[in-house]
Amino acid sequence: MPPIKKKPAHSNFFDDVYAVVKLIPKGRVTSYGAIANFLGTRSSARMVGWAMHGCPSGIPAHRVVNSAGLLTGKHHFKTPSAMQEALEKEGIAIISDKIKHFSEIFWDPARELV
DNA sequence: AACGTGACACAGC
DNA sequence: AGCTGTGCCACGT
Repeated sequence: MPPIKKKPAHSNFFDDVYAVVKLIPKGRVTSYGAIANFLGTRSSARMVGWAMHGCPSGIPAHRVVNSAGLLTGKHHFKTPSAMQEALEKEGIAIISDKIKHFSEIFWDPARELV
């Protein structure tokens, strides 16, 4: 059998993060804190960002921004502009790395995903 | 084994 | 109304 990469139990947290991010509807965005809150680790919003650090393919990490709607993680993409480009492609307006109408397109997993 | 770092968030000034 | 400081948890060196 193929070498299954063993993941420590606490890595389950990362997996949950990826699952939630994958569930983000197109044209919507969420914040690290919202995901952390949904997972019950509101205090560990940083961990969410760390989880995205190893974001596997298929994870729309560009839909995840900080609570201010700022594209803080754009520097971690292939190109600094990749994040903004992807968001604009989904119909999200961005000005100065900041999402416009953030509160309107904000997608809270704890509220809408139930 | 310990210290420093990091894609955040909130309270205080 | 914007900036600074602190808390938080996991990972790398």
